[in-house]
This record gives sequence, C-alpha cells and structure tokens, in this order.
Amino acid sequence: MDEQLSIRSFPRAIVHFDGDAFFASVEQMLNYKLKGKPVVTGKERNIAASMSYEAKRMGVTRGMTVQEIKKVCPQAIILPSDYETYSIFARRMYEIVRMFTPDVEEYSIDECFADITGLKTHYKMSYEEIALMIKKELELRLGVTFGVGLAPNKVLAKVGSKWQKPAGFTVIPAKDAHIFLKELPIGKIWGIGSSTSVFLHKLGIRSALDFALKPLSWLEYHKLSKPYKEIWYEMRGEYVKKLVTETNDEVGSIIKSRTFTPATSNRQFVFSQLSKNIENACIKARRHGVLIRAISFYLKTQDFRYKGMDIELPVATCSPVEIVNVVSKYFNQVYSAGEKYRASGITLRSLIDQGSMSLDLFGESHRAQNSGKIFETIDTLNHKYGKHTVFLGSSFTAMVEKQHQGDRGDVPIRKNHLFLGESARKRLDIPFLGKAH
DNA sequence: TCTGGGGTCCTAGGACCC
DNA sequence: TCTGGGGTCCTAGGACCC
Repeated sequence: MDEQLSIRSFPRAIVHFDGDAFFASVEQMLNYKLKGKPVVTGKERNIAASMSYEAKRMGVTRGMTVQEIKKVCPQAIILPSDYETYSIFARRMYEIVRMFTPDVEEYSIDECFADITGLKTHYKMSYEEIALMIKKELELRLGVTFGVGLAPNKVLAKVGSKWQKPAGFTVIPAKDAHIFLKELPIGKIWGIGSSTSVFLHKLGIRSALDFALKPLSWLEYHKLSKPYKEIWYEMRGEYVKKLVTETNDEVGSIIKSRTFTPATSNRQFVFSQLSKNIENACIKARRHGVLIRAISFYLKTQDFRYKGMDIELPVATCSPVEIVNVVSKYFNQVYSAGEKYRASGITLRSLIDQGSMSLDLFGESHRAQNSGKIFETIDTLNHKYGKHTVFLGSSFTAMVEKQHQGDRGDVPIRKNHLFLGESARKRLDIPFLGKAH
C-alpha cells in the first residue's frame, strides 16, 4: 500500500521559512499591549487579512468581515494593514537567513527559501540542526515564530513548513515523502490550484501521493504542462525548481485596481476611478524610475466578467495625462451604458528603465519625459503636503464623490486639469488650481 | 465563504521570415 | 509560381501565488 517513491540520496537541503500569522504577529511585536490578545489586520478593507492565533482560536478566519469578526470574537482588536512595516520585517528576515547562507530566495513578504546544501562541514552540524539554528535566530530577532520545513526541494519544504501550525519544524527526507503526501489533498500542494484540482479529481486523483505515483507518461498523455511536471518530480524527491537568489528590484508590471461599492453604471464615475488608478500606478512607476510603453485597462462587471483592452503607447511615458488621454480614446469600446461595473483596473506593461530612453526623430519622447518631470514635482508636493494634494481633473469625481450622494454626471470636469486636494487648499488658502468650468 | 489587490509564469497560436 | 518545412518573435489568456 505505502509504495515508496524513488529513493535517492539527499543531494540538496532546502529550507522553507514561513512566518506564523505574520502581519498580526508583527503588530503584536511592535505593541506589547497586543500580546496574547486576538489581533486581526485588514481593517481598511473590512476583511480579515491576518489573524493572531488567539483570534484564530476564537473562530476568526481569513476573509471574514468586520461584523462577523465582532460576532464570534467581540474582544478582537482590528487594525489596518501596515505593509511598509511588514516589509521592513520581511527584509530583516531575509538578512538574518543570509547570515547563514547566501542562497536565499525572497519569496514573499512572510516567506523565504534557503539552500543550506554543503554547510554541514562548515557548521559541524546536521542539516536539521542548521535549519533549527536559523529558525531560532529568526524568532529571537524578529519576535515572530516561523513554520519551517526541511526537504530535498522547494515543493516538499513547503509541505514541511505548513505541516505543524504555530512554530512547527518538519523534516521531509525523500524516502519519507510518501507518508506526508498520502495525507495531503492534491489541491494543497503549492502550484496546484482549484482549476487543476478539479481536473485531477476527475481523473481519480485525490491525494498528492495519487499524483506522485502516476508515471510520467500519464502526465504527458493528459497534457499537463511544465509546472505540473516539475511539481511531480519534486514530490518524488528530486530537485527541479531552482531557487531564485538574485534579488531584482525591477518590476515587470504595475497594477492598480479598485472595487467600488455598490456597482454602478455611471460612466463618469467609472472613468474617474480608472483615472485615479492610472495616477496611482504612475506614481509607482516614477518611484521605480521606469517609463511605460504599453498598458492594459479593464472594467469588471457586476457579475465578475472582465472587459478590457491592451494598448501600445505612442511614446514611452510616466505621465498619467498621456495615459488617461489614450484610455479616454478607447474607453467607449469597453464601457457599455447598460452595464453595471464593480471595479476598474490598469496594468502598466513593457516597462523600461528611464535612463535607457532615447529621443525619436521628432522629439516625441522628449515631450513625454518633460510631462513626467511635472509629475515628479507633483510627487514632491504630495509628499510634503499629504497624499492626493494634487490630482488630475479626470480623477475629480473619484476623489470627492461619495457614491451614495447619487449621480453627479452633470458636473463638467475637464480631463487634464490638476486639482489641489481639500487639505492643501485649506492650508494654502487658494482655490482650485484648474477650475472645473 | 458569492469573491480584495498585486503580481509572475507558461502555452498556444498567429505573423513573419528564410 | 507553387509548396513545404522550420525557426523566431510576439501576444492573449489562463492558472497560480501570497
């Protein structure tokens, strides 16, 4: 029954570190009054994003609304997420692990992988002892506990780090992999999502072991693609998925999207939401010092259908005005008056380093860059006087309108005006920079 | 669980070229 | 002129992750 998977030597020692209830734990670490209490983050969205173990014990689960949380756990302390602080803790986590080995993959804000292969002689310790030593160091220095898995590869290390919940440590040698995989529904494996789970279920695969025991020809027959073959190899104890140890701070794309409640068919409102997303995305692009050569925008209908367009920009830019202009040209091809929309989003694609820009024959990119300079100045203003001090006229509705106040479709807003936000106007005692009509 | 927000990677298939 | 084969590049869309 417990047929063994192919037994191999232990060529690699991969460790996965997974911060327990990371956001909530960081909050508890920073404020001793929160220790031992049910802490939940995600207040800004009214949805539980991370819960301390005290809150979990009371029945708070991920995705629960604030009202539901208060019902099951009236003492819950609900805090807004503070990603900047969590990121600082994440960087410290990477640094601490790097004190032991340079081969570290910064996988996410609360997880990383480390390759400790070959360090046994250096530390005069077993791999288990080394992994435990790093775990202790992390917990001591960060004040957050970690789930840790040690295995011959990333997939099994992931299984290990989740095996025992708070502060667990689980070693999965290749020869024992079947013991763990037998207990695990296939959908719990990293990289096997709901779609593939359904597909595999139809083929009679229930546990991860069911999948691992199929021959490779079976995977090929059912046209499973490369990522699934890699997972299959790793479940059988092989090392296939390499650690990504180069830290690249360059971004491939930038996405900004926002849901508005309730869903609406107000064209101006939807467009201004999109405009605001474009502004926010461009702020991020400028912070990264990149220019944008292509974009996608989409609207999400009330019943969760996506409609969108991909557009190449005439010039590379980081100016939201350029992009809002382009989007306004195509907006009606996506928007239909009878439809209700619940969200809009923008993706900035084909990003290039600002330094590498060259002028075209007609000085077009020069114009775009100057426009970007204006927005760098605005970034400075916004930094000094508060977020959203200056914003585009096309975002006006999104900035000031409370949706419930009803349609304001009759307010004429000029697209390319910059507005000063409320707080700055008060402080500086000046009217709108550009007047709406 | 009727469903946030920000990302990456992979594949199929079309366009184009030799 | 017709036909076939093969390679590269690009994009749309799906799937998955935290």
